[in-house]
Amino acid sequence: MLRYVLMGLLARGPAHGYELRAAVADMFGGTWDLNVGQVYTTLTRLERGGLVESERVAQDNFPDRRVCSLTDAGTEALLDWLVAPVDDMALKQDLFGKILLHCLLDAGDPVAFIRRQRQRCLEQLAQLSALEAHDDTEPVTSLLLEGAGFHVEADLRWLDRCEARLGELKGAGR
Amino acid sequence: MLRYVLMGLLARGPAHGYELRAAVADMFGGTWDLNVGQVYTTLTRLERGGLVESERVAQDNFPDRRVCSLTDAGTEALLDWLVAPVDDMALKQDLFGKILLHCLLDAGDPVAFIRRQRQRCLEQLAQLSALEAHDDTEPVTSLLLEGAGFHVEADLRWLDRCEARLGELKGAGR
DNA sequence: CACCGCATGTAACGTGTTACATGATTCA
DNA sequence: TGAATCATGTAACACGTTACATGCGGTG
Repeated sequence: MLRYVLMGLLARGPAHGYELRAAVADMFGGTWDLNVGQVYTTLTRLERGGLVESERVAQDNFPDRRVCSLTDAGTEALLDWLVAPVDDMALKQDLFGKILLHCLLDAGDPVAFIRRQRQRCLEQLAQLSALEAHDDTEPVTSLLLEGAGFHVEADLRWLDRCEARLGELKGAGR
Repeated sequence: MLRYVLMGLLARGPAHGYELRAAVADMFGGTWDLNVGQVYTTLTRLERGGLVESERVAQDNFPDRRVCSLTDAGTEALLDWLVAPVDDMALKQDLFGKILLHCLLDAGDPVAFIRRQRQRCLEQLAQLSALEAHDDTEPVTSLLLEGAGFHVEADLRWLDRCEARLGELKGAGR
């Protein structure tokens, strides 16, 4: 994923790692806590694969920059990725796994877990609203936050279903 | 994630890799296409970490089995994981990234992408219904499928918003 | 005979992620 | 003086994922 985000940002023009990190933070409204080191590792790997090339640029009073740009192969790979619809229902999410195991194991207290998780979801919604309320939130970013909100709401509705279902199962003698 | 699923299954009693693979497939209603090899690699890694221990058991007419069981440390790690609410709004999903880049870049055709993706989502919903209709679907699994459905529906609603928003942005002179 | 099911595993690679090291400048 | 910003990078590990190798037994 990060590969493509970086390639996408480079498609707007050459940039160096430090700059890209800021661009990513910006694009994701600060919700992606990205370690700078990871940008460099990813960039290096992309360069190794011939998707990105770089050039050192000296500066006065500041360290050299390594300015990266997309190669033709990189552009092609990016467009291929962009065009292809996402085909992954994300069934391997932690939340799913946790609930399933809670049900299968009867270890711990499933209902208590659901309550805690619901609480967390509400906090997440509040967090998202707070982020959206910032003045400097670009329209694209607010779109993202909205999408995240939809997912959290889906989780909330699902948690309700889970709790109801647990009741049914227990009621049915199990 | 797989670590914990395997540990969870082992919490029900000792088992060997091949068996665990089937149990995972069962638990996820066949939606997790898990390579057997991965089970063994994960199991090995768990053993290295002292969370799982194994014992070879000979069989007539069949290869030896390596029967694994959870250690005390493993049980503890599992419970810790199970109890903790999930705190990850999954903003790094491919779908989000793709839409954001489509908007930022004006490369390709965002609207066409949205249409394709919507189509794919509808297919996914159909797939989920089909799985849910199976006779041998356990209640827990159908719960999972329902959850996945909620997420896909959230995606669909979000795609609508994205398309509308794109219209607004273009209309406003961009 | 060919294939499937049973059952194990390893080598290899891709990606995420962090902790750490370096060194200059600017500002309080 | 100490901290923050600018800017680079590496070593190391965890995890996902696949392709491949092995070998027996039963079924068509």
